[in-house]
Amino acid sequence: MEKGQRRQQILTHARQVFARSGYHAAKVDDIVAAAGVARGTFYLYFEDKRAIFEEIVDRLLVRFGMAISRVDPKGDVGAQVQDNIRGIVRLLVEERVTTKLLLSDAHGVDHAFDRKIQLFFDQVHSVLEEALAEGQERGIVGKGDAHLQATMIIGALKEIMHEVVVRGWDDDEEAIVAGLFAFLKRGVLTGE
Amino acid sequence: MEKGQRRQQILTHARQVFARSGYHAAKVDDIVAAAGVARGTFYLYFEDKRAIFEEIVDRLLVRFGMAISRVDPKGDVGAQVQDNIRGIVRLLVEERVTTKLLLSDAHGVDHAFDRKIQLFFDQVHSVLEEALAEGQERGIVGKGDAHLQATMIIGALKEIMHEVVVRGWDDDEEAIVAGLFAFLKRGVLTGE
DNA sequence: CGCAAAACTGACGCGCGTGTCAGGTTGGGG
DNA sequence: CCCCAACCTGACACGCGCGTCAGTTTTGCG
Repeated sequence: MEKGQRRQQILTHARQVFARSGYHAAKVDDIVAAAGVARGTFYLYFEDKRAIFEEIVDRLLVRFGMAISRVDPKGDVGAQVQDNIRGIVRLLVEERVTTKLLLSDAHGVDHAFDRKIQLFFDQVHSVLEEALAEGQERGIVGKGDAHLQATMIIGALKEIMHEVVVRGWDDDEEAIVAGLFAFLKRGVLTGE
Repeated sequence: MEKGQRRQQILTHARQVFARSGYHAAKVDDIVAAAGVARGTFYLYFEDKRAIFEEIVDRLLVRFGMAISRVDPKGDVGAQVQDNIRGIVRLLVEERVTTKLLLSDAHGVDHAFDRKIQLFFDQVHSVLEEALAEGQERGIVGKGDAHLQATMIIGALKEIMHEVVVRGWDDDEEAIVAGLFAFLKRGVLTGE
């Protein structure tokens, strides 16, 4: 078997094992058993358990990063926001197994790892906050603490992702997009 | 020293150790060192590491459960919602260390433990969803998938809690309450 | 003060998962 | 067909953290 293939094979099975058992409960023995290789082979391709987990999560972070694009306030803001939401939800459904790892297991691996995840969401947060602040100046976004707004939006998104990943829920990608967008636009309670 | 006191002493220090290192990185040795008792003493009061962690989290779950009260649609809905939010934020600030455990470390302890946490949030979710559905019938709540709405609200709340707990942020309890409430009421984007 | 019960101690043994490495297998080029 | 290099194997030794328990100290009661 070719070298890259073997590596990929181990990665793929590791992903499933991690998703099933969680990071801590997953043993290297489980991964190699799933992949059908010997213990030693694993260590020919990866430093250790942590390294392979990190690689899996890193790849996903990059993809999520690419799914998010800045909103140009000169164009149709609503459509762009919706596109962003759609892109994220698409990726999430496509990569649900890995997304579960990101949302449920990536915490508590390591202090360094925690910081990395934190950093990623911080970046997303600041992009969003900036966009909101700019939107406020232009009157597109309601007044209020942009930082708090960004936090809540990210939280709502995370929670939906979590639900999609843990329950069934992929059935209606477009409904999720619409629901999220409606929430952004009008909140929940109707005017006084 | 009296029996209940010693137990409490170990609990308190365990809480801090867990909060500092996370569940998995925290060793029983760290807890006993922090509490200033011998290893054996720990096992006189608690079954094992998992048991003490569970007790800490359980207590908090009960308190959060009590902080949430059903909204009576006949009264002033806005005020009641605000009161609920305020109660949750208060508790969160008061118990920030333990809340961090709930939000960051409670995942990945155990399959059984995961289910417990999940169950708690499911209950909160269904109370909220019911309230939203009823609100929709009365025209107090905007139309839309109540389940999705509940998910997003809980997500927003969780994320704020997480921020409060990880960063500084306690400085302005009332601002958080106001921001959250505004988000519920009007969302973020202004009308078309 | 004396003594028993209750509380505490910490060295120890055990089990588990890790990472290694000496030896085996495979495959492709000569 | 043979040989060597690349690749794979899995038994093993090691370290870590856990839970125990025989022995020590403290408490409080007669």
